[in-house]
Amino acid sequence: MEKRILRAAVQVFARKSYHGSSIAEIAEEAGLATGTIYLYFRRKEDLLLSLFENTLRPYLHHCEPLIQALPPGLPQLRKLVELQFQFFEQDRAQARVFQIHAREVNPTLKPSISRTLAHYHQIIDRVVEAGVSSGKFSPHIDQFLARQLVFSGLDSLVTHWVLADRPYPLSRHLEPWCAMLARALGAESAFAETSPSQEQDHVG
Amino acid sequence: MEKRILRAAVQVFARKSYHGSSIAEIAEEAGLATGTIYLYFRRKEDLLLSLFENTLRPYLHHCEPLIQALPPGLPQLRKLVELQFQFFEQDRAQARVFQIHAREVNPTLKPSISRTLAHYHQIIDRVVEAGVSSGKFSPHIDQFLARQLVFSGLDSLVTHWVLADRPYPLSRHLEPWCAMLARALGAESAFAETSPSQEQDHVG
Amino acid sequence: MEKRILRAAVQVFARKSYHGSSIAEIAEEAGLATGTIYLYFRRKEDLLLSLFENTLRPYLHHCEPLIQALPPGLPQLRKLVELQFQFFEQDRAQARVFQIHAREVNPTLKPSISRTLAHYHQIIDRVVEAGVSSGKFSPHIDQFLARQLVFSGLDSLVTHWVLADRPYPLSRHLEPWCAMLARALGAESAFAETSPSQEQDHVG
Amino acid sequence: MEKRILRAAVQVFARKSYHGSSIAEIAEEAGLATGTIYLYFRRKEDLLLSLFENTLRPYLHHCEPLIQALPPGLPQLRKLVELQFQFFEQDRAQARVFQIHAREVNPTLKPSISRTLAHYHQIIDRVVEAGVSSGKFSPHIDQFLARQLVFSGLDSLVTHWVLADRPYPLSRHLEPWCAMLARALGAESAFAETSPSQEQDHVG
DNA sequence: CATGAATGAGAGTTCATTCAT
DNA sequence: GATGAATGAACTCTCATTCAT
Repeated sequence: MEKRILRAAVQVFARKSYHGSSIAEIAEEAGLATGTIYLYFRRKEDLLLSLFENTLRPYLHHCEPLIQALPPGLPQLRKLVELQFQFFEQDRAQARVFQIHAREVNPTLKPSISRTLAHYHQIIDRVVEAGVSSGKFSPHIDQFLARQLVFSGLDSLVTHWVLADRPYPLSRHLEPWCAMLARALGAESAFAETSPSQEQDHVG
Repeated sequence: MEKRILRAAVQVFARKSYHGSSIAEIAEEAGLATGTIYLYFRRKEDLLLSLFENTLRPYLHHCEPLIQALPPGLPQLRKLVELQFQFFEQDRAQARVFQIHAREVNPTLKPSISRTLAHYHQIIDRVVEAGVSSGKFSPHIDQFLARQLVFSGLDSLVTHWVLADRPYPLSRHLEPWCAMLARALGAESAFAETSPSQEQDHVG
Repeated sequence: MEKRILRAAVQVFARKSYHGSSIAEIAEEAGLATGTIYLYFRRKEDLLLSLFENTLRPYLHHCEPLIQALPPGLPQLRKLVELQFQFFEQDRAQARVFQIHAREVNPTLKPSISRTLAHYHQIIDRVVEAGVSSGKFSPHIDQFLARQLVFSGLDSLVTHWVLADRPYPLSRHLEPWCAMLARALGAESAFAETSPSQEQDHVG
Repeated sequence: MEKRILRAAVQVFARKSYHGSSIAEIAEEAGLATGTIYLYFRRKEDLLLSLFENTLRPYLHHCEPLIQALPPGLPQLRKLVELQFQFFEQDRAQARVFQIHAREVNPTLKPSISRTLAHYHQIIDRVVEAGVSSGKFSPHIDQFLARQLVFSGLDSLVTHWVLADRPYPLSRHLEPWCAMLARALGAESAFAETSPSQEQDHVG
């Protein structure tokens, strides 16, 4: 039931934004009565919060081992990007909510969201650390800056895709984007490593 | 008078978010009566729009020549980052509004905001293009991806700073961040070029 | 519930005029919360419109056959006047609203009111036409002028009664008024029919 | 100056109704500042009141002798109607205000309007009385009803004309309307007296 | 469990009116 | 006299939330 309500909420938020949506609309979308929403969620804000708890958090738990299973460096990085692209691509409405409308929310509930975010940061951090320890990435890179770069870059690509008039395959960006990130992180011969078909080695 | 109202709006928006603020609060912050706000701004939304028009746009016009005046490649890139850091650092409340609360806004007024954003994108594009033409950046980089990387990275650094409990000097990140960007863009010996004081050359 | 709200609206409009009344007052008169009004009426204007739709229109439908059932000429005319007197006399507050305050209303909703009015005009027209066809009224009278005379005369009598400090029986005017109208319409021997004493035997 | 303001008020009220107009609009129409209106009129309502005092009252004083100068009965009645048609026809915007928008006004200021109205009623009464005394009208007619008939009929004709999409000459109605009124008032051979071209005698 | 009518606080906005210039 | 910026009360309307059924 919670799932059903959250699915409805995602649809409505995606269409009309968080502040532009009313509980009544979400109830209607879910085929329920207004009051029923309140049997499962104490406040409107909780709908957003639960999206993070119920959707993003499981996704992150699902990601972690898949990434760790690969060799450090570019392979892990590529998996990270690939998984995120897949996750958002599978539900554009949900992606809209995460990328756009979850940000409308009162700062008071940011902490709850932050917890999930922190987990994501952790995953990125591990990829970076593993890359550095294994000598694949430069030892001089700043942990914090690397994380911001990886996270915000992905974030902005997804946001761009979500706002595009006509959806396009996010995966189109996978290889060149990973190559750029890898170079930023000081991966040796990042150009060589990536897509031979598209990019020639030219670094030297 | 408009300035006075906008300054008040920035303070209130920064504290309580756009949707969490009322015109009455903004008026009080400005030391005016509620109705007075409406002598200068037709709707609440116009307050946000005007921030973009009156603050961000002039800033962009101010930036452009300063950047263009420098040699292409890292110098231009560094100036771009430096100016943005300075711009936001000078008014943290305003930065909060731009980075957090301006995103709460009704999609109907996105177009107006987009225009300003497009200008910013253009500035980044020119820096990248000039770097590529002059051989400082790799000719294989994707224009669009490069722009997203530069833009979103800056964006996220500023957002992080804005949300930090205790402000810290953004400029602390200037050199290492530019180095990372430069490498991502395929700058030759990016490590060498950058800050000998902070980073040693080690790429090879 | 709608009835309850409309009854309250009539009372308040009658006391303080349409523009002088607030939704809050109407809600209080109805013993409801402000917001409840909006569950049944989308806008304040709709209260007035509904009065026409729900009160005047049914009344007209009720009138029509009663009038048509009588012989043409004075009997039909008298019935028309009598019914209208009765209709308004039964609720003076409602009469006030129809006669005085419904006219305060935004021209944009005039069309809706006009429809009801047009129906009333039609009823009058039929009485006049029937009177003419049957030879009871003069064939030379102008259809439009006759209608205006009948309608506006009734209207003004009701308005006068509604504004009077102390209500008096409208029916007092029934016979002499009908006699005047009949003469205006060229009814033969209208004088003979009416009031030497006040109302005596009258042809047949 | 008062005239100038009142002229502007008439234009604006006619366009947007009393409650739909703001003092600022009237000031703009008059080419004055908002505050200036208040040098000449204490409250918005006074604009409407003054229209009655400054326009309708002088008109009535002007009418009275012109009517009295004629022989009693139909000639006076015809003059009364003719003058009213002329008065309204000369300024349709003003007519709109008198016929439509002056009625939007708070009942509290009705008394002031009533005084002017009472004068008008008096003029009608004298025409009727003179007609009766001189034997032109029936001695059985009710003074009050006769006044209502004459007044409301004129009122409705003017209102109809004022609301018409395309103005037409009100004078078109002069003769047939007077004939109808005369018959209503019991004028002998009212049909014969009136417009031979349009109406034949047939009453007997 | 589910409903949905009812609530009522609170928002944005308008505008008659004032008054320092 | 004339101005028009400033005021602030008052209004309509929305909607998260409750609770009797």
